[in-house]
Amino acid sequence: MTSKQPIPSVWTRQNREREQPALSRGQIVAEAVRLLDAEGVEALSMRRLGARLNAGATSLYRHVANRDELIELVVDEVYGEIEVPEAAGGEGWREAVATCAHSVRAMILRHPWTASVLGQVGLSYLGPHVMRLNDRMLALFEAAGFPLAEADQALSSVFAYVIGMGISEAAWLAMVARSGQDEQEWQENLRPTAERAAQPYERLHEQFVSQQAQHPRQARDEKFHYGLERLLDGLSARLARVESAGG
Amino acid sequence: MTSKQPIPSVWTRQNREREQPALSRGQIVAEAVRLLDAEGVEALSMRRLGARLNAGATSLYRHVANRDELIELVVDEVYGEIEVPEAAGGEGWREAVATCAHSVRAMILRHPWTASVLGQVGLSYLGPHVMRLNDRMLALFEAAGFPLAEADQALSSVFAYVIGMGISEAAWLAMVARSGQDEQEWQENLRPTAERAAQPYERLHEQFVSQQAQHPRQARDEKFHYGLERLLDGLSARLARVESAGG
DNA sequence: TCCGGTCTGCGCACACTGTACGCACAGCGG
DNA sequence: CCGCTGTGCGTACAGTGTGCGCAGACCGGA
Repeated sequence: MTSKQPIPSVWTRQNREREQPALSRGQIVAEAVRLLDAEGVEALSMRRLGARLNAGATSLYRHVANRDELIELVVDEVYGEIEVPEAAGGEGWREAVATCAHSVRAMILRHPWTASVLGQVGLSYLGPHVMRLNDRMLALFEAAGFPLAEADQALSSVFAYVIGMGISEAAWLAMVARSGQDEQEWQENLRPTAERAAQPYERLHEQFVSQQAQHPRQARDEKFHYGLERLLDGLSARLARVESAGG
Repeated sequence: MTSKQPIPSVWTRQNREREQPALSRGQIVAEAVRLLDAEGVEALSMRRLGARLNAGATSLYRHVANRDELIELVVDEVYGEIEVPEAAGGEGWREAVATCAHSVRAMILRHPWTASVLGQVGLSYLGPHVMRLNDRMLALFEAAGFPLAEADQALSSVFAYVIGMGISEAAWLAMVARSGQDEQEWQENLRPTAERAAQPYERLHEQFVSQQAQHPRQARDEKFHYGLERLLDGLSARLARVESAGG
């Protein structure tokens, strides 16, 4: 009992130097990303995050308005990892866009929790990293020959595709991670259940079975690549039409 | 105090007939959807849901393993609202896929909370409604002339695009809803902030400004349509190549 | 008519969450 | 030396998911 309440005397008060160089917004966000990467989104609580920074939960609120704001910051932070090649005129645009798309996907797979969080954060596009990313992508499409307004639509289409695919992959990978197993092991364990569920549907069942032959990771890669190529084909065809019409 | 603890006597115990026809899984899921539609995802708690059903929170656990399972059920439920046209051979496939894509988007906009929830639910594709949807879409692509394995890739691409776009729209709409304003009012209120944030980026700023002229809803519709058409163009071109090669 | 068993709802309790509030202390300019 | 401002934290509160075990409802058989 006596140990519970600190004795209010100057002598009992230890003059604790802060060995951590104090708290800062950047530090908090960085540690949050590390926590999310390590333990997933359900493990991110203000108390746990505080503990990791040798701080109390409520201390964080000096640097971050609330949990939602922290999440916005964290999202913008990982958006900063995405690389966009410099805008190069001519035919280079397609490869550049593809590079960027793969970079976004790689980011999502590095931080699978983004998937569960992207839908919750409104206005993510106002973050500085997101704005920078959008601006550079816009430049890419403009340099390719798209008018500005259409460049915006093209950009959104590519991101929508990449994020949609990324979310589905990330949800799968999060589940694999929770199982503690290898991706392939997990798929094999799931096999009887999935096959039974697909039983009523002939085509679906056949597709399930034939897909088992492939390594799941390779299947994911190919699927992502396939759709991206189709979308780029469509954009490319459209560009040809716009340019021949415009002059 | 005495009113707090019930007196353990036969006489005090009221013989309450259940006017609600008891609890059932379907009822719980349906009410959860209604609650989510009305108050958003953060309002879904077991206690609130129970209260809406004239039941205690823990009663729900007789019919649903836990909250995560409830969410899986809810997601599959709304997937059931999506309509897929019957597979028709020939050129009809493109229109049919587009119809289905628009139907998915409409569902997401009807239930914007799906966006925040889709990333959290692994294995959503094992739900009966999802399986049915996938099977019918697979049929559509196969009838169009895609080999089964490629039909699966095509289907995933379209869904990825639609879901990615839908999530971004839903996040925006959820924010609008929280503001209690009209979509257009909200956009105008946001305008100074957004413009200031875009200031450092010339192209982005120009794009922001010129987009303000349009009604936001119309802009969203056009954006969705644009990307979908590009993707379908790409798939269509690919189909022509496959068919001319295969025979 | 009664009996036993199974199914369903619920009160309670526990550990945990986000966060408002206000105190205690550090570092500062005067 | 005094105050002021900025930072960390202890406490507290309302609310969360959910495990546990009791109580009553219902049902097939004697």
